Amino acid sequence: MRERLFSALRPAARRASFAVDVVPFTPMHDELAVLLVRAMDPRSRERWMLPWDAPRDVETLDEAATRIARAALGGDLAQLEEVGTFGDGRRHPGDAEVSAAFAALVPIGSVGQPGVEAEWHPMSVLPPLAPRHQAVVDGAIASLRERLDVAPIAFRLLPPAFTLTELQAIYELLIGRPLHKASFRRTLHAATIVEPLDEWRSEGRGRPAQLFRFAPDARDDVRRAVRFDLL
Amino acid sequence: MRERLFSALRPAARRASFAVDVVPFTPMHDELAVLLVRAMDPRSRERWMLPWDAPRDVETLDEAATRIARAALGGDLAQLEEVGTFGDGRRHPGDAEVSAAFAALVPIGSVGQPGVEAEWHPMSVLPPLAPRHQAVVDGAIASLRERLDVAPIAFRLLPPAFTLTELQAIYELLIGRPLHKASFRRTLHAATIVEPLDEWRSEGRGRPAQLFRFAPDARDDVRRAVRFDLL
DNA sequence: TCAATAGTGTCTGTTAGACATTATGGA
DNA sequence: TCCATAATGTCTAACAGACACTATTGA
Repeated sequence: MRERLFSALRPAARRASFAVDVVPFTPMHDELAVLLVRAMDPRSRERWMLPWDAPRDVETLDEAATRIARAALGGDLAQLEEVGTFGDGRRHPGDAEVSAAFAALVPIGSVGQPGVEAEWHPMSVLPPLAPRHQAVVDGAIASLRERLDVAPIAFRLLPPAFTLTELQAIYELLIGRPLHKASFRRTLHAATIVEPLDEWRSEGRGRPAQLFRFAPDARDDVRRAVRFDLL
Repeated sequence: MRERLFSALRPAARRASFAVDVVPFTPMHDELAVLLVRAMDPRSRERWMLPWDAPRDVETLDEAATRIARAALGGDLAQLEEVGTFGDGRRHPGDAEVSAAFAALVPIGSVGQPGVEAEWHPMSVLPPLAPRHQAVVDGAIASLRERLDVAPIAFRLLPPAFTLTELQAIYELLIGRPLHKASFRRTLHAATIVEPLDEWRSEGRGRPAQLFRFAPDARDDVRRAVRFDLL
């Protein structure tokens, strides 16, 4: 009897229609922009969607996301961040039941010619998307904000050499509020995650800014205090 | 030509074998325990796996995870937390190409009779699992630790009424290091996320402890400072 | 010389962590 | 009365944020 009960509960993997959705982000005009590709509309109205595809056989999810990002970006390199899984019944452009979502972080300025039929859209004026893709974009932003302090998100949106003012601008853009300059730099140096280069950049008037590179030091055990940031 | 290029890139959702894996957690003997179900082994050796199944038609991922958790827990209620997607080629007990993983948080002491062929295993002596399931367990723990300050993880591992000593023990168990009592309580009260009840509990000798409940106040905008906790 | 931006020194209020002390029950 | 646990007050060092100041370039 126990055997029968168990075999009634025995699970089996079902084949579900599955897609990998990629959200390519890059800073543009003091806000984030998302790369969208043109979707074919039966009535030939203009429609947009996130780059996506199904993983091929013997391809891991990361590999699939890398391939999809590369195709949409026209070969540009991007760092991937896992965002999550979406299978809540909302409509997907390819009617996938389940999506695995990845954010692709593209360094500012590195944007060349996007892939075929792809264009960057600033977050503030995103065209209408399929409900699933809208949820993926929202989830991706939220995920980046949440992990900003434990993953090098901001650094992936900058070229290898950057000024501290640029770095601060990226943080402000992601956090959505201005940061205190002196305090930002103090904290940054205390954490020893940037290294000054012997190089300066002059941008119009004003004192030239020193360039830095991301160089996280072997963590000096940062016993972070317990925080409560719930609801 | 442009049209042909685009249609060559046109994506299509593939049907991939897909599973929802659930990691039920509960505190037990000062560490976390995971609920595993007995797997059938051809040679009838003892094998264990996480509760899992494929989502049914017109069932969202959350609904599927809820159903799977309930079946394994024997009806006990549990709060779900999304963990992530796993599709890295590692072997899954049902050979699913892709897993969506959920943690199920079961309040301490609320554990009744688990479902058919299910048993709680302390994290320190987990039996061997399929590689995919081992990765899911590791990922689930890491995800809980990471989100401890932004999601009410610790509170979901406690009954509705608890003492502050119990709450601290849960945090210590998840963080993996002892916390300072006075400081813990100060921070807790400052964040106004617990509310004292007019109820006390005496446990052996010593002064009885006041009971509290989780009651997050309308956030008093906690402008958290920028932190760098990378690598 | 002025304007603009980079970068820093000082002060202050907040708070995490250490320590000590009081409070309140059971054995 | 002693002991164990709860709960809190005080001190200090660390640090975030405000402010003002210096530094260095182009116009």
